[in-house]
Amino acid sequence: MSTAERKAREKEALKSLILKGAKKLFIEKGIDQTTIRNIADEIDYSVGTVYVYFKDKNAILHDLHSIGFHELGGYFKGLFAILDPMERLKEMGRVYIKFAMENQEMYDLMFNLKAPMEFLESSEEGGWNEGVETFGSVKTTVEQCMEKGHFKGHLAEPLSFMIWSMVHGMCSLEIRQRTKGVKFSKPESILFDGYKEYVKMIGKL
Amino acid sequence: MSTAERKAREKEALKSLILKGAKKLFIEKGIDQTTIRNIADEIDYSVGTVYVYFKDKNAILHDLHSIGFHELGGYFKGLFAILDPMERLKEMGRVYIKFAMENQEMYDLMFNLKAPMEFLESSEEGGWNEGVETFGSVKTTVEQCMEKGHFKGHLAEPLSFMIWSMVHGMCSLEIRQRTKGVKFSKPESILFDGYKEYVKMIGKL
DNA sequence: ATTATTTTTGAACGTTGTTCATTTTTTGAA
DNA sequence: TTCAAAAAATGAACAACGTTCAAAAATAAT
Repeated sequence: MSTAERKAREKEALKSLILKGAKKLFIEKGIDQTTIRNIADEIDYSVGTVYVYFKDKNAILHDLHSIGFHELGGYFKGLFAILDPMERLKEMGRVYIKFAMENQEMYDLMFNLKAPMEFLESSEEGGWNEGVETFGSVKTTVEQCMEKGHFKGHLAEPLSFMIWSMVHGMCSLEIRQRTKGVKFSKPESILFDGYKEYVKMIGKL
Repeated sequence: MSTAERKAREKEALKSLILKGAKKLFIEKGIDQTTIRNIADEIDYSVGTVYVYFKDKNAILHDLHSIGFHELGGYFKGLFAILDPMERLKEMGRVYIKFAMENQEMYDLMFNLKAPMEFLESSEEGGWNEGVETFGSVKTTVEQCMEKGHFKGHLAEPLSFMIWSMVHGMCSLEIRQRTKGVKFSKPESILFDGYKEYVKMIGKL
């Protein structure tokens, strides 16, 4: 291997190390309680070094948001082995909620925080590919449901958006503490009870 | 009137002035681009004065979040003049979305930002009364729908939560720029098209 | 008029994201 | 091995933030 190649690999390795440290701290103490100095300390490098590898904090948040989508992809893997699109749509909701609950800070980064979108605006990347792809898998499944005779009278794209909204809405309210506020009869299982309603709902459409 | 009474009134007036200035700046340039110094400048007082009237920034954000709920109440006023609960539920969704789109920063404060909930935790207030009350009006309407024979097989509370989640989800995705990312066929009307699906959906339940 | 109380002030503190001249390390030809 | 050039890492310094508090100014009470 050439020296240049090795250097390039080392650069990538350090970039990954920074992201790994950042993710660890994000999960441990929350995203807005984590500073660049914290991240630098965590991996035994100086603040300056972090800025050699990332333009600014938004760049770190964006890269981590992409990693989040990759992890969501892991949860979604196997979903298309379910051939019945209706069953797949139900399972997709369950898995989405599971991901959100098991990765709350990452979910927040992916779907709530402004930083990753601000990064996109200030860069020449095409667009929000991660979001496009994820929404695409919902939309495809909805279209297959319609081909099988479900969702009569509905339009695939806006309906897919509403299904996404419904599941995202409950995860978002939970993560942003709005469910704790509203005193539910069974607060400990409101997400699961909500999911059961979701299953009934799409079954009726 | 006594001097004490007048002073108490003046204190309230200045508190309102601070909130008014804060709200203006929030709407003009966004919540996280607004600093305490900005607010103080806006109303021609010093930073120190702001801290005499508010414990910290969270306290301002919480009070403004309460004002937001009062404004949402204005949008909701008249909703219970619609006697048919099904029609009322549909209209409730429309009005909720209208409020969210016309008051994006306030909506963000009410349902997305952590600050108002953090303030609640660090104070001895009972709970999130604003949220409880708003959710209550959805739940009441859903229960009335069920009394009229709709939503068979559903549970009122989790179903209400899902309906709230659905409408909140779309507003939240829009406000947090996640709809711009996903390239919809008709991006300019995705919220309205989504609302039409919402109407169809609850009509089928 | 004088004193006591209340209200307002803004300099100062610790922390944040960010920059960049300087130092340290690594490289490859002599 | 030696050493100048290139690359990588550093951390002091900056501006701006939320927050505090001793001092000053304004008002009320005697």
